[in-house]
Amino acid sequence: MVTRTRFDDSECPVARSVDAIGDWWSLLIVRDAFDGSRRFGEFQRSLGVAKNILAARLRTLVAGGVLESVPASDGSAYREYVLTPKGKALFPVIVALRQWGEQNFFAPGEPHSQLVDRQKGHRLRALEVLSEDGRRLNPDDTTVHKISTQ
Amino acid sequence: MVTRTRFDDSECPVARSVDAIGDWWSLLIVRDAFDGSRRFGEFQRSLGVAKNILAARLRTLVAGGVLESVPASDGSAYREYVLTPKGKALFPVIVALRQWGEQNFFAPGEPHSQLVDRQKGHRLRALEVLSEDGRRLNPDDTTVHKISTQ
DNA sequence: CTTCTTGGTAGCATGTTGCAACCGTCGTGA
DNA sequence: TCACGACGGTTGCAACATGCTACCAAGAAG
Repeated sequence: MVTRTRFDDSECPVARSVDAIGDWWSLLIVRDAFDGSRRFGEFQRSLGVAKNILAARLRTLVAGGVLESVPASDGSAYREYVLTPKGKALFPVIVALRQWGEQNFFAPGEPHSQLVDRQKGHRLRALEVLSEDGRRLNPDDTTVHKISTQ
Repeated sequence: MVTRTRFDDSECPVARSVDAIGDWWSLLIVRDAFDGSRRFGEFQRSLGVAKNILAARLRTLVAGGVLESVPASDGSAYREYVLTPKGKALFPVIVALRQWGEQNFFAPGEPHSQLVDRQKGHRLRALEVLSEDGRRLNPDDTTVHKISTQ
């Protein structure tokens, strides 16, 4: 984990997000949560991560309000980890990473898992960064105002 | 750093992306690159990261094709690190993280750096995940097909 | 020529990760 | 109701990665 107090640039929302998620394992946990995983064992089998690491990450994610620990939905006495609204708001982040991976790390036609529209079974549209009035923006079309009072 | 060979679920584009970026420092380096940083010293001052770590991350990012090491644009003999097209394609990822951070980790009115449309100076529109036919999709409206031949 | 800046590397203390072993609770079949 | 396996962890330890400081070589400035 990145040492937390090193971020003196913490007025940057990207840095705070990165800090809140914690590490890459946590992001893959969130991905699996979007994918339907709920139980400790499900995450563990899916990720192959050591149990102590997984336990620590789940604690961090719960403490950070990304996941919530709730009684199991199947009536058993075990607990489940589900996304909070804040966690669900990470959806565009996961989708963006997925699309970047698809476009850059797979040969044409190479099989990979795919996120589809449940209703029609189609692929998703590529994410677009838009201006307030709807123009499509490239990185060069934007600039960062260092500090702003919202 | 997450042990690389642990990803037996590497058919997932999210996992490959995560693996390619390497760690959180690398993502903040990329953020700074979008923000205009080009020189070793610029990244170092901005991030406050140890120089050996920064040097290692820059090597990794160059090796991964996210950054490119080019002769300095100001005519000096030093090198600069600039985003490749693949690196620029991370733009939606950074924007998504930024928007998530803005919405979840700042009190209303709390000052923070802000990404704006260079032409008009306006804030950006929130990213939306859309279906192929343009419907707005929430996490629950999508599902993952485990393997697909594109 | 000297001094500062840039862009690193080397060594070492510390923190984090991964692995394996262990353990209490829960569920379930007999 | 009892045994046995699955679930959901915790603990201890070895290995590795990180961060800090010191150091250094080459380039720029004067």
